[in-house]
Amino acid sequence: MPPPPVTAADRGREVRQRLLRAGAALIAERGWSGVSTRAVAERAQVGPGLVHYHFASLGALLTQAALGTIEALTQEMTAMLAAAATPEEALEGVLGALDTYPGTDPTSLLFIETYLAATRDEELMRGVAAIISTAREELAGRLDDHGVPRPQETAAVLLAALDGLMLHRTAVPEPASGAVSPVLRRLLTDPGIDASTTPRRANP
Amino acid sequence: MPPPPVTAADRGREVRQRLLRAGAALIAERGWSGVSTRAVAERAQVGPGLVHYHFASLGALLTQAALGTIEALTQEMTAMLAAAATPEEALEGVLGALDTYPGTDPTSLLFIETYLAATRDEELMRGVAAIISTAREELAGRLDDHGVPRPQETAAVLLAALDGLMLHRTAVPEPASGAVSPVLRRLLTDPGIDASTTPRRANP
DNA sequence: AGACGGCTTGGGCATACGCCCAAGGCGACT
DNA sequence: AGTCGCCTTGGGCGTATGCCCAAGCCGTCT
Repeated sequence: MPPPPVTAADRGREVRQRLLRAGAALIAERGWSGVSTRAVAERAQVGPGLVHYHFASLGALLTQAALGTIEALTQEMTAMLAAAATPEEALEGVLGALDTYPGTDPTSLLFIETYLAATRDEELMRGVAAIISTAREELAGRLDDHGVPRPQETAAVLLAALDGLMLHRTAVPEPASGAVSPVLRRLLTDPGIDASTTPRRANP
Repeated sequence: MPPPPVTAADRGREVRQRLLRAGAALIAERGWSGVSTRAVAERAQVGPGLVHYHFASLGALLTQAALGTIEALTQEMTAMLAAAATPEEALEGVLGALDTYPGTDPTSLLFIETYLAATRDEELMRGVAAIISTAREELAGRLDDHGVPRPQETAAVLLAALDGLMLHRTAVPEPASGAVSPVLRRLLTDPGIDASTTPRRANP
């Protein structure tokens, strides 16, 4: 067999990945604007000058690190939705995740930091919008399969509640831990009296 | 009548208020860690050294500015809830606010920036937790008047959805603007089949 | 009128930052 | 074996920051 040739470019790519992981971890720990080039290099165990060899700027590194992390997680969620045998099972997965989400884990903080940073960075904004829109479309499709009315708006509210709960759990403890999913599940039941505005589904 | 004596201490308090307002505005514009002492002083139209005369540190100024703004707004909300003639009217006000919330206004960004900064500042965390807990209790009380089941959890979800929608609207446009309140209103209707966990209200 | 005290100013110090650069290392091709 | 090219290093420059401080201003009280 051919011995695996570890070229310099290979090692370079590996170092590049270490830098991205270090950047993502530091965004969660210290906040987007609390990350410095030297801190990233130190955590990745490389020299301080390497950051600007692999990336045009610190902002470019953070953008790639954050978008990569967010995209991987949303794809994980949509894959879970697609793998579920029934729509009900898929939705149970989403609602169950809401109960177990700690809110103070690094991933949640990375999400929120990135949302906020995107407010002041147009390129980052486009990346975030694309990822979230895709996830929302996927979820809305599943909700429609389930027969939930207004799937688009319901998906938006569900995802917003997810991120909002992340945000709140960083500061305020839940009144009763693990008890929000029964509340949100009510969003998915058809009350049959939803005639306040123009309905998308015909009511026979 | 006695002429209003404008003492030096009065002018000092007025400047102090200007500094707090400038700090709050800059938190929303540039982010919590993007605010500098010189920027605050410039916006408040005072000398650069005045910040550390009125406040022990820049962090102390930002903490007071953010908590003051948040507390004023939540008190405004609870006052609106208390002033409503009927519980239904109060809830309509909350839900209507959801539809009109732009999400990109300075106040929304200030909220989210403060949540996030509180993650890394214990004193700020205590202040935020106290304010949000009070608002949630108030809202839960109104929900209970309305007969909504699980008022505590529902209030938590409503407030989380509010903040989450703020967060999302900064990045992703709503699929159909002004259409989330019918979805959330479904949270407040009793489906009557909520027997998945132990209910707080007896079901006769 | 003179002294006092709180308010305000602008500059200065030490530090940390982003980005750049000359020099070295090390494996892959001719 | 020699040359080349990519990767890596540590230091340096200019800038901005938080906090401090000596000096000045201006009403108030004795």
